Amino acid sequence: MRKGEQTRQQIIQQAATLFNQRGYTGSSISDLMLATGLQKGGIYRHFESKEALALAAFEYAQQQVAQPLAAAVATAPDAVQQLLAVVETFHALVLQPSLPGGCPIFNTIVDRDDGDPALRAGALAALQRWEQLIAEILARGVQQGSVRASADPQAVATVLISTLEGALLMSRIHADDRYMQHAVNHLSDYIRHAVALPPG
Amino acid sequence: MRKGEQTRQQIIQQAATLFNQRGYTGSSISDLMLATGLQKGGIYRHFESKEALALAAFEYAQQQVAQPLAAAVATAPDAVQQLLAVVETFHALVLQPSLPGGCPIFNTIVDRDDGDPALRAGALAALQRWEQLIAEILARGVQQGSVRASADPQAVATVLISTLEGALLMSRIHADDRYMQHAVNHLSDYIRHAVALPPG
Amino acid sequence: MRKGEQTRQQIIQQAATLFNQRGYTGSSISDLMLATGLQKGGIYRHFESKEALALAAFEYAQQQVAQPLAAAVATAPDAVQQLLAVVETFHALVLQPSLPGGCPIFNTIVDRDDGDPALRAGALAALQRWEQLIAEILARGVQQGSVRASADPQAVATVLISTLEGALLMSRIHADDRYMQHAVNHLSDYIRHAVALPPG
Amino acid sequence: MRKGEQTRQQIIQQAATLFNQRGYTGSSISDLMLATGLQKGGIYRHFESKEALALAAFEYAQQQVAQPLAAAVATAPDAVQQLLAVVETFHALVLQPSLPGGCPIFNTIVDRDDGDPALRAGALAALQRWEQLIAEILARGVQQGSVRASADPQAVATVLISTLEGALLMSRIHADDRYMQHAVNHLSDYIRHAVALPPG
DNA sequence: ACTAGCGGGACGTCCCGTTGAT
DNA sequence: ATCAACGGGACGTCCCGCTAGT
Repeated sequence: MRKGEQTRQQIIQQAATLFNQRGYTGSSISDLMLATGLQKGGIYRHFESKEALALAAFEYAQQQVAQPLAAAVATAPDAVQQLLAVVETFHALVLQPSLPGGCPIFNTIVDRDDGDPALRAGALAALQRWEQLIAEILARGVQQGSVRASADPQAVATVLISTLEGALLMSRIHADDRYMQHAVNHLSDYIRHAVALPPG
Repeated sequence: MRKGEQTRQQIIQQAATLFNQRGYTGSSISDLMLATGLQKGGIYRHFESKEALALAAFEYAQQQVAQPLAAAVATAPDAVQQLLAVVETFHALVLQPSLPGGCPIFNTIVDRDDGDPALRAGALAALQRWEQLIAEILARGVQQGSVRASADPQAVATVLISTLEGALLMSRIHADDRYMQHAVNHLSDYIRHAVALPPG
Repeated sequence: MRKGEQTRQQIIQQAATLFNQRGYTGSSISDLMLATGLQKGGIYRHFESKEALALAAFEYAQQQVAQPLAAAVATAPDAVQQLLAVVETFHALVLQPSLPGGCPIFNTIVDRDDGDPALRAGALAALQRWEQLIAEILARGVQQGSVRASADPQAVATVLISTLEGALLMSRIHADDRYMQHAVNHLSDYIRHAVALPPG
Repeated sequence: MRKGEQTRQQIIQQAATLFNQRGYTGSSISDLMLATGLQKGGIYRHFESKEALALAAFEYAQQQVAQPLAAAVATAPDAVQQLLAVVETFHALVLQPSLPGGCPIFNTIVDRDDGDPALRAGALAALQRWEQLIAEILARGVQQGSVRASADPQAVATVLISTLEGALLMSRIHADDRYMQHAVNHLSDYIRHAVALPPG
């Protein structure tokens, strides 16, 4: 890897953390200078604007969540296990975050001072990929006979994602993981009893 | 009511909307000057700082959600109906918001750039009041025999609140109420089958 | 004189001094409170606005100049003596001002932050009265044979007034009366040799 | 020329016009923001205070008068022509002002609200340079035999300057150039008959 | 990549002219 | 006539995102 490319990656990582913790408006280039040890000019050599940097940082941040999720899904043996894996992996990510500050997707959604449609679009796309992941699991599950045919993919995705994300925020403000645990328990029940096809 | 007090209230209302839509950092006093038609002097007479104003605005904003919820609960005949009323009233508030920009409590929680512990404390307190409301409903329900004694108040509160709030955000970014509807349906089922005591 | 009327006159006098020294914008009601020993409310009882007060103060101030001038003219035996009296009286007024701060008419003219057409109109009117005074002296002088018929009243008024006022400003910034003396000497010559009809 | 220096010059020019028309107190930074198209930060980068800006603006403004005067003097062949040039150039400057609002020197002198000794000192210095210019012309004229040895430089300077400035103010309030014309005519006579040495 | 410089615009303080209750 | 309160708008500081010279 070229020297410059390395620097670029370091900037992105620091920026991802910064933006995820303080938001776009709340993070200044000066903060990033401090975090990276670079000067302004050194940063602007790699990104033409703060917005471009934020976009790159978001892409990176979003992968920190999406990749473990996809990996876990790939490993699980069947659809129900895959759904459970999604829930548990998300919980694990929260407990040991590779990226402090919560879920970058929802953080970006709720970053209300927007002004940046590109970022919002990125967040929406990432969310949709997540919904799609769940929908595909369900489709395969129906095909394989492990998931009820009546399960509405959008409904299931909504329940899983919204409960996880809502609980993450509750745990964050309370600084108490129990809220996440309640969500995980609930969703496990939900998956097993309302999504999975009862055996026999 | 004194003239100044009236002005103060108008400022608070406009500020609540502004902050709820753009966040603390994303809202400037200039924006508020525009929204209220006042000049800086007219605003700073009533609030000693932007932070103090944000605090007052949050209190107001949070009541815009808490009050309808409490009112709906007061009206419902029994515990199960009360829980359902919480869910449906929240949905109704989202559909016809008295305060644009989503739920002020979660917006404030997630406003990561803050640096304002007072605001976060306020948000936490408001969230706890909501959790308490649900816990009290459950307690009464258990007493009256309409709610399972095994229902963990914290768990139920987590499921209700996190799902509603998560779905609200999903509906917002998608600009599509269906996500909220899925959440409402799910929670209705949940309340009726997992919280309510089966008759007989 | 009623008590209130007395107070009103005192306010006007203090205001005239203040405005003449610091200008309309440069004088605040607070300054006037200090000068009069009254409270704001006490002042506003007598004048509906700062502008109205300024108008009254200017009328008063302008009379402090116009009256001595008119009196001196009334006393002088003939036109030439009257013109000389105008010059000398003005000089005397500068040396022992009843109103500190220079000539209120020109001060008001040059108070460039205007905003107040009424004040400018008042200043213009006062100036025109002065020009008129000189024109009438000349007319009488021509009639009586002591003034050249060729003397253009507007030209003479311009020379007298502009030189006096210009020299007043020069003396003020230099804090040195000699500039006024030069003007007086020059105008005396001018009156005697260019305006007066040579004897015989 | 550096970018910032260019900006600085533009600010000075706009400020000179503004201050000359409305005075120091009557001109706000907001006005200047509008006139320059810059924001506060852009202005205050170049001047540490409104007062410092006013000083720079006055220096610029005063040169707009002094330079044409000096240039005209440099061109004229002898002392009498030089004095006439001073008078006529001043008149021309009034008719086609490069700087609206009248003579900056006298405007500043009479800006009574000042509170700024530096500005008054600048105005006094500019006035003294003008007096000096006239004194030097006279001295050369005496040497060359075109000017009466009896002509008192201070007296001549007083007559010329005070009449011109007084008439300028009269013309301004009347919005009528005739007052300036009378002054010019008078001063031409004065120069030719009272200052110049009669031929032979 | 460093550094100084640029212009934008936020926040906040102060005081002004004016009003109204007493 | 007093005095507190009101809303306006001035000035000034700070730091931000960005540029340009080296």
